[in-house]
Amino acid sequence: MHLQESGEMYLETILVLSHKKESVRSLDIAEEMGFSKPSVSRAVGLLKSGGFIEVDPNGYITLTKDGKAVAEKIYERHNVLTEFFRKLGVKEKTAVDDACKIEHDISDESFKAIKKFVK
Amino acid sequence: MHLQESGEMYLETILVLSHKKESVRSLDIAEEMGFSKPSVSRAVGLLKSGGFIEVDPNGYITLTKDGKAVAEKIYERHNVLTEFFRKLGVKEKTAVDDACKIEHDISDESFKAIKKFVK
DNA sequence: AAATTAAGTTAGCCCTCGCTAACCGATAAT
DNA sequence: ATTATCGGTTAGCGAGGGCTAACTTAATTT
Repeated sequence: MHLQESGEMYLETILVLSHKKESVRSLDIAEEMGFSKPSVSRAVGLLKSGGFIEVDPNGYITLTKDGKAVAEKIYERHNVLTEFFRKLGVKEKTAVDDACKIEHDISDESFKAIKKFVK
Repeated sequence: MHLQESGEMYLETILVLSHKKESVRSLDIAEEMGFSKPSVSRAVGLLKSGGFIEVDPNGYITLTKDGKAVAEKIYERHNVLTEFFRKLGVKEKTAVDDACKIEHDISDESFKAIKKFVK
């Protein structure tokens, strides 16, 4: 099942939140991303039926193996790309914003090349 | 008036086609981009009412000053980003494809930094 | 003159992914 | 025992931007 940029952002956010909090619910995601509850509710439903997350009866959300793989991939891209822009002298906020945009678009091949360059 | 990625792609395509042919019609755009005639027809209508292109009574399309500015900006990004990926050792097709994706997303600041790096 | 082809438009569908309004059910507070 | 509040869902809208089918109109063929 192929994920849209939107789905990737949700998974990445869940990963980041799970580092900051012991539990992650839909509402946490909504706050973090600045989206409405219904938007998150639908996205969570889709990610769940896609097998990327699990939602327990209390509404606590965890990443499945698949979901975690996607989230970690995007998160790594986010960090490496941000570092890349920093290295080029781009100011912090722009570096993060741009990393966040292109982290979903770039091919594995180009990403690896940038990663190599950063190191 | 703010343009979506889609609008930018149309303008860039019109610029590229105008380098290859003496005249550009909707159908040329449709062939070049692999879109249907109605899709192009609508896009052309929007770009026209946005003041980015002009369409003469024979259906020949030209970029306005505004449209040309956008097209040339994106086209430059396309070339610089492609060159950037090439320099990192990415294979030609991937370089072009990735350039094409991120040319619309990246900030001016980051683009300038990459451009400087490429030179 | 009649028929075909070419270019463009109209109508209307589909998917993605935001949104608000309104509702439900389970705690929590008075 | 009511009433709030919290978390989540349902229903339905809107914008963006693809698509097909079918039509118009003008230019070519035959």
